Amino acid sequence: MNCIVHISIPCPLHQHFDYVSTEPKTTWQAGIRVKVSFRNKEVIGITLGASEITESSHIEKLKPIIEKLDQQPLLDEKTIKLIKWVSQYYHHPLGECFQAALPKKLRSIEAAELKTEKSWQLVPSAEQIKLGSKQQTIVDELKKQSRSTSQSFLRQQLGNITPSLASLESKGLIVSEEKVLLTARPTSLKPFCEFNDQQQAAFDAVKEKLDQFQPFLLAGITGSGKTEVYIQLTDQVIKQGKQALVLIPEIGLTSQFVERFKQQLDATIVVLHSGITDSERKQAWLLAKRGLADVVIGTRSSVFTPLKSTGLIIIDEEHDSSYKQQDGLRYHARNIALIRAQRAKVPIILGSATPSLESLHHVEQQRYQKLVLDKRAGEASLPKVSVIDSSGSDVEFGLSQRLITAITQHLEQGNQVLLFVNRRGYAPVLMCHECDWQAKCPHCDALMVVHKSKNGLYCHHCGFIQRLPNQCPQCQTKDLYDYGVGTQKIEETLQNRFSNVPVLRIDRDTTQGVNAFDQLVEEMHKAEPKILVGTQMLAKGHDFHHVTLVGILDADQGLFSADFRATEQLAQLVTQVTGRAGRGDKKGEVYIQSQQPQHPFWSLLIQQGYEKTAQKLLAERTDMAWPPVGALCVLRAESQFQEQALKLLTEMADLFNQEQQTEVMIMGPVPAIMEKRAGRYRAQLLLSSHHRKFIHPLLDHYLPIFAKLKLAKKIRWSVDIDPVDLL
DNA sequence: AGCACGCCGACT
DNA sequence: GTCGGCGTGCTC
Repeated sequence: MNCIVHISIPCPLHQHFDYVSTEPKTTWQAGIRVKVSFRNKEVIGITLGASEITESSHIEKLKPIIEKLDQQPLLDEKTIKLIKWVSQYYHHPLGECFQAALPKKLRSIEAAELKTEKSWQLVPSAEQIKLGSKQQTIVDELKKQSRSTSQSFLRQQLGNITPSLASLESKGLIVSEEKVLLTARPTSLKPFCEFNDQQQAAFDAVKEKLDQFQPFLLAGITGSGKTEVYIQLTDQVIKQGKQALVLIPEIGLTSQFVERFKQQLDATIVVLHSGITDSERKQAWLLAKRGLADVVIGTRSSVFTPLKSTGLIIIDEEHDSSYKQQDGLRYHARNIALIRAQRAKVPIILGSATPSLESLHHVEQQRYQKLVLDKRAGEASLPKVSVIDSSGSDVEFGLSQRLITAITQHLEQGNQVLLFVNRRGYAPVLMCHECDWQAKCPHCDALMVVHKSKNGLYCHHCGFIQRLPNQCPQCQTKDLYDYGVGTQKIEETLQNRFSNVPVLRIDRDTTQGVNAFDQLVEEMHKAEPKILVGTQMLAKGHDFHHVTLVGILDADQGLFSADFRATEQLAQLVTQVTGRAGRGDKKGEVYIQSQQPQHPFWSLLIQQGYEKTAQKLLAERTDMAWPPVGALCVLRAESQFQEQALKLLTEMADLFNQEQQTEVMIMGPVPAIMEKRAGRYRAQLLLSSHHRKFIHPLLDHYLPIFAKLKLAKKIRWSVDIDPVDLL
């Protein structure tokens, strides 16, 4: 009973491939992993379905399937359907979409089996006999447990007990079984703290719609108790026997958030983020798929995790740009999560203190229901925000006198200070006094950054490193000086100035070690005066309770950036940071240093707040038909040769323009803002339309034609649907 | 994407 | 006479 099996192969082609099988068609459901030969190499593919052999099928061309790796489909129908949708929407090859959706360990021939552990329980009918003390403690411990208890837990509690267990087993007092390895449950739960009115209202609104699709925007300021609402709703879902999927941004420390779920829910919670091993990821994925995990908490790629019975989807910090993958399959997890919720007919909560313009737009369009939490727990008041003119002469090493005075005061009061600097390193420019030479990266259109502690020049775009020269390579004089400030220089300046106060620095350079980040955060939890200097990575999700002063040193970059989302992101950053200053009884202060303190953006944001600012930005986007009102797509190309990328995109633009395009504007091609990066010249072609429905058919028609272009086969190019930045 | 096949220059 | 350049085309 031979048949033809349709298989998706991980390769960049927009098609599937057919193989023959000796098994009947009915055994080939979709979602089974198979080992097949593909251009004489063994690869793992995923079945899409099977059909009978007909006369028209070119069976002589088909190879046999080498091995069937799953007896039951690894991916269920819903997940396959979702991945097919992703492939179509993002115009990305299906085989590569499957790769993105599977944990690494399940992309290989490894069996899709859950890890088990040995567990012990008492034999109820066994008679009491006199036992040695060790054996008696084991029996006593097992008496305390209602279910069977894992050997690793017993060992953790009682030390080396393997021989005693064997002895007890031979006496017929205890028996063992292999149980699926689950994540630990809490031994005691933290009590539920009462909701305030707003939390209760938000909770009730979602609870009422737990059996239908409804997106909610949970607009809750920092400290308003969003997480508590998530947890109690998740609890409701678990009580219905369903699972919750919780997405979180990619940040150094997810543990604060995860711990709160673990401490308050008597549930099996699995976590998927960059810090876990491949084996743990596989186990978590399988537990979710089998319905053995009640809650899945994870970063972007977790949006693909199959669930047995979806009850609720939550996206925390929904405005965060780490939900958008920036290479390969350029998907947006928020977008995919919405599709999942819609198909599963469950509510989805998008939570943020600074909602994206996308979500605010959907609220305006009445597609999302908005829930507001604007009261801070403990009645803490919001900090006072001031903009300082940093264009004057009283600025030394990037710090204005007013800010230094404020730092001094806050430290004297025994409080902590948090300073944001946009740049890592010591100084972003190294120049020669004599000949105006500047240190540039040979591979990028960028300046090399001085890292004084490493005695080197670093390129932050490609990672190129050079020794710090002690004379000018151009005119050989020794009159080199650095210009501008980075986190290292601020750290050094502050340490000199406040020599009796510890200065900590948090950026990519100081958080390399395994626990480095956690240790620095730990340090800040001690209630002693301290200064913390860091990049944006500090702004996300960390609560430093003793910080009363926050300074933003170079906020202007967001005001004059070429990117259309820069102002939105600046407003989000400033608002998020503002939420970090002052908690409890201590009132906070925020100082923003700007070369343009009179810019209307500042007065709008500070006096009217984030939402009013967002509304104004949204109105500007509406006028321009930019997202979220209109839709964008970017075609990018990069090549070692300057002309090539631009030439390919020009060919593509010409093909578009052979026909009159009425609904889609073809803009460009233009070189990228930083044209050369890591030795490659980059260019982009922008498609813009007032509605996304016009872009997709255009791409469906033209992309296969583009793929046939000679140049397209030689140089790297990609499609980015709904780009988050145009840089 | 890779990797083979294929058709023209500089070498033992 | 051969080794190897990377242009072209295919992958069930």
